[in-house]
Amino acid sequence: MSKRQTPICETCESRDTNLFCSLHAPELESFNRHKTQNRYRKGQIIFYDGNQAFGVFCIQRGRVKLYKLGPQGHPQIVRLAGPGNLLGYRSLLSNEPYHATAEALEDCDICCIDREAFLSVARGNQDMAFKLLRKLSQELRQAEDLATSIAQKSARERMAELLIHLKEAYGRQESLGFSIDLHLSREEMGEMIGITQETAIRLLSDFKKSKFIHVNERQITILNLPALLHAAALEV
Amino acid sequence: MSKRQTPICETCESRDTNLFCSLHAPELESFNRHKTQNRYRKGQIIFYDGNQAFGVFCIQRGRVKLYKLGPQGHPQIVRLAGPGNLLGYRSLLSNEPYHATAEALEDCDICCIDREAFLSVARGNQDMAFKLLRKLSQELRQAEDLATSIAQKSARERMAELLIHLKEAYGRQESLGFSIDLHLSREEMGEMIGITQETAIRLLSDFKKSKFIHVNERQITILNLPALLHAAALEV
DNA sequence: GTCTAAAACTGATCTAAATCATATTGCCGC
DNA sequence: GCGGCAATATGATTTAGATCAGTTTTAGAC
Repeated sequence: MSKRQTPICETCESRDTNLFCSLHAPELESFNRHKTQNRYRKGQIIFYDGNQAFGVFCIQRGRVKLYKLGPQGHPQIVRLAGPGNLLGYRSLLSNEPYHATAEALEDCDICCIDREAFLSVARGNQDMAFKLLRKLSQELRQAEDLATSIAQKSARERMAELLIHLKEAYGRQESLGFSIDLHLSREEMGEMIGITQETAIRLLSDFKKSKFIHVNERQITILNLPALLHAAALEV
Repeated sequence: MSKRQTPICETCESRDTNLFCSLHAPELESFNRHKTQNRYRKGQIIFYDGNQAFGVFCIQRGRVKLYKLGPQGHPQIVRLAGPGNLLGYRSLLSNEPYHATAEALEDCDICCIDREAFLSVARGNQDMAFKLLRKLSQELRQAEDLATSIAQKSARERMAELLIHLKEAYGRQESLGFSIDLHLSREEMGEMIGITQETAIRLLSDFKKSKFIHVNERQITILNLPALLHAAALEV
């Protein structure tokens, strides 16, 4: 976590894609005055589950996993986040501690905007409040879908579904198919859908054998999307 | 679903406990002009998953379960709601169809406030927008906790956890212990935590045998809360 | 009251996936 | 280069909980 020169929000590349896109000069200026930017190396922790929330994090570069630990200390990944996404705003809004641990999946540049600066802008900007509401609503639906999926689908169905979700978020069209531009470990994939590392490995090599996907190390390419959709019980 | 005389929001008993408590006369007056009230019998559907959202529902009396159907048509209960709670506001905010089906667990009186009336009040009232944000944040945390629980805990642990949650929401202190003032079927309890009806029955009779709970029909009384907390892996 | 249907209960069997145990492979530091 | 460690891979075994099958109890309609 090393300090570097702090960039300004007005020219931040990620601004267009995030919730701050509708903010105006004075509000962005306030953020500039009340933020710090840090670089996090792969594997470093941005904040811990249970800690008091001191600010909202805005990801400029790199991707992050959010997870909470189960009763035996086994991680459950609840969300992935990347450039333009905000982290920790829920805890500020509901005045609770952080509800998950955020860890860098890659080297990241992340700004932290002070609690009060963020809240006062949110309070004064109806448009941003509505954007937050919409974002939260979507995340809630996704979380409920995940719970339903884990409760009702088989490990195989969930793995197929995960690959489809990863393709939707990080897929890049290629000659062979859609290559997934995020290199998770088999264990992390398991932690997203509630299966063990061994089962995740077996399912991936099974899909590979069936030519649904191509796997080279952690680089996964989807070759047969309809087959995966079918395996995920998303299409009949 | 039978019409009856429409009550006015200003004197609604449930108002103090819900998100509308900070609204003022003109806003409540707008709700009065743009709402209908209906009575739903036990088992009747208030709205269906996937349908276009036409308004927000405010529960005056009775309790409701919200569920979505899994790939084999098996229901997963994602939330319970009662007097003072709002239903369907998320879909209005995110401009999506209803994300779940709402069904009356008991006879209910429920008001439906028109889409536009609700949205225009929400847009003009910063305080209510913040209350909504806080509520959504909490629901999101709960949904993520449920997913983690289903992914990582055993059926027994989840059943114990469910009883504790029901006690927190609907428990009434009695001489014997805490009686749960909501009479779910074994099947519904299973649908909340992702287990079959048979497993739910076996676990309840197991807890009963261990004297953790007392069961009379659908009336459950918690006799030994520490033992349940321990069984839920919430306390060591 | 009887009749019927749904809910609750119990036992036997089956199976998906966890767990346990080992290789094998690839990668980073030196 | 080599050594060590983590990730990947694969096989054998176990088990929690689903599924299947049946009985008993309760609740509601008439």
